Amino acid sequence: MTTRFQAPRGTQDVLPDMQPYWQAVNDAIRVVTRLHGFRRIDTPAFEYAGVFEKGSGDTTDIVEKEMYTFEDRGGEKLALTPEGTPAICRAYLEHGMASWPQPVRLYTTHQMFRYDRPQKGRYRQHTQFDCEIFGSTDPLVDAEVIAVLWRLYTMLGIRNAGVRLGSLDDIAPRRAYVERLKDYYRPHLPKLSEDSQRRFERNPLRLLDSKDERDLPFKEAAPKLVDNLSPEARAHHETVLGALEATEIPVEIDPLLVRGLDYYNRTVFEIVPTDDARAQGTIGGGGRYDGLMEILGGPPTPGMGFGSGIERIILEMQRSGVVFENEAAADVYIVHKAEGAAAVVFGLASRLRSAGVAAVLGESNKSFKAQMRGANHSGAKFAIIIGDDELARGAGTVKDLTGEGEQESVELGRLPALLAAKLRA
RNA sequence: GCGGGCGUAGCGUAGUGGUUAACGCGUCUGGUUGUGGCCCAGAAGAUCGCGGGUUCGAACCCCGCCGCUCGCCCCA
Repeated sequence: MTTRFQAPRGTQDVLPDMQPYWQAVNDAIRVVTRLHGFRRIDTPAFEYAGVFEKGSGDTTDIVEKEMYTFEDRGGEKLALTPEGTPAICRAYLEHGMASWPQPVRLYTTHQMFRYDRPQKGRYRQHTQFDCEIFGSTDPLVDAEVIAVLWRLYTMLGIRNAGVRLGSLDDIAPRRAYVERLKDYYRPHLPKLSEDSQRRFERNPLRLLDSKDERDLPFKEAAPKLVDNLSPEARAHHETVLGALEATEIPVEIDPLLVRGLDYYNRTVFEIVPTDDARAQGTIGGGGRYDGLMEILGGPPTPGMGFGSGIERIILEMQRSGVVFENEAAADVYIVHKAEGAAAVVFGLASRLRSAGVAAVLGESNKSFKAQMRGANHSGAKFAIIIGDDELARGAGTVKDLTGEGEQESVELGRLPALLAAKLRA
């Protein structure tokens, strides 16, 4: 016997009972993005691998160990999208959006693929809601992007979350800072944890993020990025903070906030649960990436955006106690058992649907009782019963399933209009 | 990629070396002639994640693999 197939590791099916959550998220995304003047863009499920190797940075974990890359039959090196921002930037350049009215506000929801070790809230295929604003260096744009995400979460009933805000300075002053940081750490290198020794080479900013006890003493005295911001970046940071503080959004400065992607400068942020310390807690995060377009071969074009995992949004909704009633499968369930009724009931069902009534047919090889059970399970408000008697009269028996089950006989031709009216009531 | 926990019908669980693996929910079918929800009865559904080993005998012990999960790395 063959082994039964399972969904591939790190992937999951979204079953009907979960769909109301997805529906709610997608609906809210449409509303929120409209309120902020964003327009939708969709990019392909895969891109030339170079888009991410260059865009995300070829020493990032995403590119080094998580990308699904493959060669197609023509020998092109492609990658399933691991991250939305570089793909959207590629589209911006490819379609000459620099000649659109600036700034350009775009959003999307997109499948992301990363070869990670799965955990709750971390999957190899997940869906991300992305917003990007191109063409503006205004710090209010940074604040707005954060506000979009916050508004979405609030609309969806997510409670107990907060914004963590940081700044990574501009690229050049940050490089200078990183050198100073490395100078500070270099003599202590052998005493650091293995992870931090790797960080020293790959991503020194992460040294300040270590939870390892061996690293803690050195963190204390290390030079902090926030204390060394360039005047321009500091002013920018303070304007963003001030703007957010003018709203109800709870903001907390996180001087150690580091994001794993190379392209960020100045503003970075995350929105995290405030009542749950789980490792995969970040619901959404992003930042400013003024240098990314140039990395991808375009003209200097500032950008600011975020990604937020819809699977994680839904987990937070559930933790916040958001529940949905299961929606009825139909308005009307047609119970039928009569010689020669097939064409009549099929035609009736069609006319009901044309009248906007969701209709499901019972199976004629089942008993009335079995079909009535089906009607009950469907959640339909009415059953239409068609047996030999009704067929002879050219009528259907309408049974109200919401109350005691009162029945009335109605001429076939009048059924669609009558039921449409009853359902509207 | 590294370390810990777990894996019994669709779901939730019981059973921890010895006859036909149990219970609840769910599903299906009945409870007289054409009728739901409650109740009652019956049925279907599990090679006890997969493979190997120990043993007279394994769901129960050992090993490997797969999957889930928690933590690390990192991220949404």
